[in-house]
Amino acid sequence: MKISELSERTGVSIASIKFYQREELLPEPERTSPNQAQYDTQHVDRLRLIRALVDVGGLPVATVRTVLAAAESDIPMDWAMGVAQRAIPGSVELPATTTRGVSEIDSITETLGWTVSPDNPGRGMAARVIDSYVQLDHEEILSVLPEYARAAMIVAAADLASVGLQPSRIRMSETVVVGTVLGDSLFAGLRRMAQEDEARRRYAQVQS
Amino acid sequence: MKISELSERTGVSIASIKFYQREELLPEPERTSPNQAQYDTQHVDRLRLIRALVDVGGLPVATVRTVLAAAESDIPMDWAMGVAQRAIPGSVELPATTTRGVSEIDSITETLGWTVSPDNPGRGMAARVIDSYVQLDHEEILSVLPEYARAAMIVAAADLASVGLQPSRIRMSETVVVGTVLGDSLFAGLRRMAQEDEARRRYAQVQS
DNA sequence: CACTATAGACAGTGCCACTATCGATAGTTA
DNA sequence: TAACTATCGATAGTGGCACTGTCTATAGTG
Repeated sequence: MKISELSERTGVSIASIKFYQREELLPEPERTSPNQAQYDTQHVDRLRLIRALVDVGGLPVATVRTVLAAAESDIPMDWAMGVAQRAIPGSVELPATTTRGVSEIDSITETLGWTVSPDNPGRGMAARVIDSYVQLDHEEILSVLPEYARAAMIVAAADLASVGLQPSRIRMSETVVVGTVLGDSLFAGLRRMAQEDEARRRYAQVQS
Repeated sequence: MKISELSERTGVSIASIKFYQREELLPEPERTSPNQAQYDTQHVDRLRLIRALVDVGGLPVATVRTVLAAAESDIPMDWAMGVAQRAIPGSVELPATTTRGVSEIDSITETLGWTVSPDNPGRGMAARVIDSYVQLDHEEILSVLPEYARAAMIVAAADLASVGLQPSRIRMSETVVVGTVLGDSLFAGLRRMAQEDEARRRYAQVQS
């Protein structure tokens, strides 16, 4: 198919498709002559993936490139999760010194018997959040940590189970990438709904 | 205190403080003369809160303004959660037509017996994510939805409990706002750690 | 009375994600 | 085969965002 058809099918403007090509997010199309090229369903799928990561996941284009590269590489499954995670944002490294956040996170990790490598991006992310809370004088966060961790285990188990359902390595990688990025948004949405329900139960005035 | 001291204490540049004033994120300082003003600890706290929402929560400045306004308003507790949520990002409204995502979300809501208003921002957020998954031909997402929802209930219960611990209405509002924004990041971090642990258990090769 | 700090106004910067324009072809239709 | 539309690649421009720098007119300080 020609670029105009690719654009129509995906809803991405021709100018943006060209932009993604320059940024190397799209594989090269097949050239039939110096100024003609043929696109196929692989490009359609890729464009949809890009838009999902950008629009729903909120990733910057540069990160999408890294993530897509990780999804394509042929790595053993027990690494795939880490590779995808490390390609993704928020991968702030932890502060040089051991902060309150780091020690709180490490302590709960130990309590739960998790094995987590020191450079797991989530460790820095969570530690940073706790440091912020403490700075804001909202230490009550510490009381909810165990419940958050328990919920995280449930979600993680479901995540890995759905990866295990995939029929091919490529699908597995894609599932890891998509699941990591979109899963955050999905959970955030469900959390907001559950909050509303829980608030109704607690402050049980009848809503009009 | 003078602006230079405020800047030093918070690590926010004087130029940025002035910028936040223009954007009405900071309350007016007390004027002692046409070109002198006094700041106090309220400004220090507010600046820290702004930086947490911007740096850790990733909110744009315009959203921070809305969120802070919501945190200051004096609303009944059973609304506070919704008000904070609606002030916050990702509050994409749902597509005009009822999509697959909307019906999947509504169906699980019903199964769990949640009471969720139709304009809950999480509903649109979650529905959009599911639509993306389906478009990407990753329908396996549907199999993890119930587990995600179960985890969301745990987190929401913890969230509301920590709000209930607060001694004043103002603290409660702030807890809702901070908890909603930072909680997403905190959970995302814990999820990544739990994923690593779960991956190790499943693909149990010994890591070096 | 120097000298530094401050307030307020406003222009400028750097990054990002596109978007527009251009010249040189290539395909398509009358 | 001439006219017309589409495409390619390169490059420049746009708009939004979050600051950052500069300027003038004061105000406090040793």
